[in-house]
Amino acid sequence: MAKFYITSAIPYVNAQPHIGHALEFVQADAIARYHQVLGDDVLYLCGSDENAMKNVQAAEKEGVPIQDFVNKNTKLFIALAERLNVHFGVFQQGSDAQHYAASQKLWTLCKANGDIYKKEYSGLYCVGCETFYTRDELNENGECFEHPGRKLEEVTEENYFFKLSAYQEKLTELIESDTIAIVPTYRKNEILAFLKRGLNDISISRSNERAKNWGVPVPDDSQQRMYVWFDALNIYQSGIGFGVNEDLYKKWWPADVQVIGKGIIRFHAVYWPAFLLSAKLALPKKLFVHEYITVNGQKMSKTLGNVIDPNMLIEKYGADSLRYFFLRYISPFADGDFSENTFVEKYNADLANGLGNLTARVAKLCETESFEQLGSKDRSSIHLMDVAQYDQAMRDYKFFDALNFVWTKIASLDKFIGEERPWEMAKKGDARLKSVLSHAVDQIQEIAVLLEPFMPDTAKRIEKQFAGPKVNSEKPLFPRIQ
RNA sequence: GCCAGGGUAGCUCAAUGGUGGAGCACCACAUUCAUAACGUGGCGGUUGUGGGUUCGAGCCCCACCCCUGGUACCA
Repeated sequence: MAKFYITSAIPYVNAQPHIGHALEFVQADAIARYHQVLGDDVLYLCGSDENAMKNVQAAEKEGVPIQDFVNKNTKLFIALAERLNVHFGVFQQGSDAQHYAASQKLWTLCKANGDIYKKEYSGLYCVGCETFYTRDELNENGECFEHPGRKLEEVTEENYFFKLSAYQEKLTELIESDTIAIVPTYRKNEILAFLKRGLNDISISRSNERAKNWGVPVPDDSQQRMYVWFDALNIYQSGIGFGVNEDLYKKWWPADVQVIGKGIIRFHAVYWPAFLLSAKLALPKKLFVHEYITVNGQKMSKTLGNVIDPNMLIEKYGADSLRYFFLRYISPFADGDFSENTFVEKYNADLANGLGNLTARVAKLCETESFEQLGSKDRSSIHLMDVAQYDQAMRDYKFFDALNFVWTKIASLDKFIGEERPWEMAKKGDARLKSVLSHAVDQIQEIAVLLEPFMPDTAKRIEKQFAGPKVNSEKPLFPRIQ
């Protein structure tokens, strides 16, 4: 049994999860569940980046201790995943002791390799925000947007730096050769172009003062804390026991695929493998970069007030419906739009009229005719199906193609029933009735297995209903929405 | 500005240089086992704009317009 270790990005928990987080969770979960169906030993890890200054600032605003603040928000992310039927094998918080130990180990290894050194860093510091800004993050007057009218100070601080520049060639080679595969190709090209322009060393620490004593302490220097990306990326390792439980770590690392949004590709495709190379650790095999979701054609933003709470959608329409819409109609390879109108339209067309109606249709026919299915299919029968197209789609993360394949099966079964007219066979006592129903039940069982990665609850319900020998009619899976 | 991806039916997307397709929505017909569901047919496009190459361009070349992302020591 092959192991399969998948991660999704570590969100900042300075605010509630939105629909974009839900999308990424669902994509990663579908991949994880697909590998489960294939029989792999699967682990899906997610975690929370809790050491960022944004968390500290948000906590101060609410007047809550930082740890309480991140704990509260982290729970919201975990709760959302649960409601989405997304199964995290591990959820690693960035503020816990295991993560601290693991990150200090990573630091020590990089330092031993000679890649960490001290250097003076000076930048524009906003006293109001208590953070550094670069020129292009400021308004036309060179002031930050939060505190217009207040001049920024040129502050100099001694920090630790990582020799990212030393890894330019090696990274180019690894990415070009797909040793670290980046999907899709245009993202790979983007990173190669970035590498070509040359790498500078990066700051990986800040003073306790500036960090407000929050974050992972730098080993052997009580005055500095790690700067977020260095430790945040390491959540992928700390959650599986790096530096703490070596057997567990050896079992899972390296990641087979890391799922991220396009906005953080550089950290994952350049910084992260560089840290690992420095520490002489194995590299992730693949990076799957998805695009973003817009709402009614507009970018999500608090100012526009169009942030959609996925919890509301789940409550209203069910988790599997939302998972279905995300995976079939939001392409991972292009920005996709979410609107509740379209969602309801697809729900009715595909789930109520398609999948839901078909299962009700066949179940009722079986019930009325007291049909008994002999030799029920089990999960292993998926290997006997003609699903090459589906498999290829899943390997390419083309969830929409895989679902198209399933819905083609649904349509052809509907057509088959319409042509055979089993309800007439029953009246005439036609002996072919049994074989027609048997075929229909077989097909529905196959469809259920194919749906497991996408709609786990629904798949289970269908599998149970059609397990046989007797098949009974049940409540509609997806009641039509008027 | 520069780099990359995209612009095809009302919507979401397909189309090795060879008669521009599918699903949804809409309309009609047929049907009744099923959630007013299913099936059949129809409506629907100067492929962002203007040039060029070619026997032939959605696809290749040039120019321009629009959308998205990146342009780093920033989460």
